[in-house]
Parts: sequence; C-alpha cells; structure tokens
Amino acid sequence: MTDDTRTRLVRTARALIHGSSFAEVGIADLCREAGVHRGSMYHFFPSKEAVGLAVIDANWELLKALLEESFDTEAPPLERIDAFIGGFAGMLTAARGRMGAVPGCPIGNLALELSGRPGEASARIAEILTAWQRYFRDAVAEAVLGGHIPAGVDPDTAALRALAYLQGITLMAKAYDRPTLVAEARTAIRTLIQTPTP
Amino acid sequence: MTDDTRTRLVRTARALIHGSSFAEVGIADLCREAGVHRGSMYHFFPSKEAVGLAVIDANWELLKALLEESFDTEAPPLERIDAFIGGFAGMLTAARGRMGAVPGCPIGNLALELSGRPGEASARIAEILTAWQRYFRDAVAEAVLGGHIPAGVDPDTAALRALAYLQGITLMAKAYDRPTLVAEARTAIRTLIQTPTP
DNA sequence: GGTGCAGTTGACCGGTCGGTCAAGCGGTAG
DNA sequence: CTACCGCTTGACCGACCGGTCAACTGCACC
Repeated sequence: MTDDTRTRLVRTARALIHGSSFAEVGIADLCREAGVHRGSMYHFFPSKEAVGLAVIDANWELLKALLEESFDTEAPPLERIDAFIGGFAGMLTAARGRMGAVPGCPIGNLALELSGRPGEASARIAEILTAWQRYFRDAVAEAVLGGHIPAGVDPDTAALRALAYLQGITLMAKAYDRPTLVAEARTAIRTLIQTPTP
Repeated sequence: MTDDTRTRLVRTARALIHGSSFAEVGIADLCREAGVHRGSMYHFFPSKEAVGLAVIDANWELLKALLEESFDTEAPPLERIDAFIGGFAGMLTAARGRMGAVPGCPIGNLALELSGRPGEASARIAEILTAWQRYFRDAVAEAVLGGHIPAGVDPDTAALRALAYLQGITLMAKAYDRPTLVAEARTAIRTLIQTPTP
C-alpha cells in the first residue's frame, strides 16, 4: 500500500495477465484489483496497450534478474544454464501454487498473443527473445572455448534451439498442467546444445 | 458458397482465429465474414465457446490428415517424422503467404490461450496434444525396434520432446516472423529423438 | 390445403468494453 | 492568501460484446 500507484498498477496487471491473458483482463478488473480509480489509471497510461507494454517490460525485468543471477557466476557455463532452467521451473511451480494452474511463460504467452498484430508489442517481444537467447549463446560460446562442448557447435543456433525447447516444454507444461516437465528439460536442452550443427 | 452454413461458419472461424486469437474474434466479425446472420449462427451453436470447440476439432482434423499422410507410409520411421515436419512447415509458410505473417500452430496458439481456464477446451487440447505425440511415439518405437535408434531411447519421452520442440520453434517462428525456422527443426528434433534417456 | 419443422432474418437486450472529463484534493512555492 | 500542480475521484460516453427472440420462409410429409 505504501507503493506508488503506477507500480501497483503494473504489478497487478502483471499478475492478472499472467493468470489469464492480455485480452481477458479489462481495465475495470485491473483497477478494482489494484485499488485504483479509472481516471487515475489513465493519468499514468495513455491506453490499455501502454499498460501491456509496461507489463512486458516488467516481465522482462523479472526474467532478466533470474538470468543475471544464474549466468553471472563462476560456475561452468553448462551448469549456469542448468541453474537457470531450475530457477525458471521454480518460478513456474511457485506460480502454480499461487494461482492453481501452470501459467506458462510470461514472455511466451504474450509472444503468441500479441505477435503479428499491430502495435509495438510484437517488436518489443522479439527484442526480448533475442536478448534472452544472448545469455544462452554466451554460455555456449564459453563452453565451446573451454572444450566442454564439441567445436562444431554454433552458439547462436544452439541458443535458439535451447530457448525454443524451453518455450515449447513450458507450453506443454501449461497444457498438461505438469510443471515438472520444465524442470526435466535440463537433459533435453543439454543434448540440443552439445550436438554439433552442420 | 454451396457449402453448409455450419461448415462455412467453422471454416471462417478457423481462419479468423488462426489469424488473431479466439478472444479477438467477435460473433459479429465471424457472421459478417461468413455471410451468416447472427441468429442463424446461434441456431447451430449454443454459445461462442461451442464455436471455439468446433474450431479446435476442425484444426485437429486438418492436422490429423497431415499426420496420417506423413506417418501411414512404408518409409523408414525417422523419415516419416521428417516428412511431417516438412509438411507442417509448408502449412505455416503457405499461411504466411495468405495472411502476411506466420500465424503459429493452430493447436499451440489455442493451447496457450485456452488452457487453465474454465471450459472443456483445455481438456480437449490436452487430448489432442497426446494424440499428436502418439504419432511420434509409434514412429520412434519402430525406429528403436528397427535399430535405427539406440535401444536406450524411451519412445514416450522422445515424442514429448519432439512435440515440445516443434511447438517452441513454431512460437519463435511466429515471434520473429521467420517460417524457415520450422523447416530447419528437422535436425534438432532428430538429435532429441536419437539421444538415449536415462 | 394443412401441419410441422429445420433454417433464416434482423431487431433488440443488458452488460461490459476502452476511454473521457470536469471537478476536487493536498502540498508547495511565490 | 493565492496560484499552481501532480494526482485523485467517479460519473459519464458511445461502441461493441455475447446472447435472445418472435416472426418468417421454404420444403417435406400427410
């Protein structure tokens, strides 16, 4: 309650949208849940789409925190990736406990919902996905240099594949409501990363 | 035009939803596009959700046709999977030509949008995903028996991983608007399938 | 000719949507 | 004291939402 009104709005919007979808969360719901009046919300955001963009950025900020924490260590590069996946799976299971169902990836959900439709959102999401890939790529590159991985591996495609698999398994985890799938992704992602690309 | 009204509704709904999302397609849009009057639509479907379910089934029917065509052959099992991925990628590139952007997987999109919310849709989608997996699983099992794949491979987890990767790379293809990513998925899925699971 | 029924038509409903706005609040600077 | 300003308040807007309904049409069956 000591929070900034704007902050409170973004935080509530984040939670509501993560629990369902951008389209399904109305301004009325958002304001009610955040304890903010309609007009007050429009004092901070010019439109609902602007709230959506703020939510995307907030999601990325949270995800980036986990990425930094997992990758900015002296652990061997492949273990950093494992650590990140563990943390990511942890976030999902925690969210499931909070909301009763696996909510899916905060970025991936919005990627499917907002990509390929007018507005800045799709570009922003593409940027975020490439930034995310970059963390994987750097770790893979370091693993190649360190000899933990065959030299034939291209860090960029390995990173793309790793993120794709993570997104896909998270989708399945949501569809089946089985968060453990994500934690088990470690081995599959290792094989994806360790296999040379022609 | 000689089509059944109901069929025309489902077909149009399929196209519209695939182009954006279930939530964004209104009854008004649907009826206008299909050339059907409001009340007429409600003669065939009790609710919008029912239309959604019909669309899910129609999507599955189309996908199943491609699956049957790819897997019900005498080609070596691993090549059947390749063939399917090729066909799937072809569908996406064709859709991109038609609609101007990669639309994503007709099932995966709805999986993320409708899973974990009240209604039969989520259960229906989970069924479809497992049915889809089954095609992969049978092919993998046959490949194990035929010795094309190490004996340590568990067909079920291999199939899960393959489908997860396909979904994930399709998500990325939509986000980046790069349909070629899906066609290139063949090699990654091969490595996922050929690696033994402990 | 009459009856029944699948299918059509389009006006209509209450509710909710995203968005606006004029008035009012407390604090602060002149 | 007053004038300004960031922020709040809640009534209000037209458009659109999913859904209803009574009247109507064409056709098959008796």
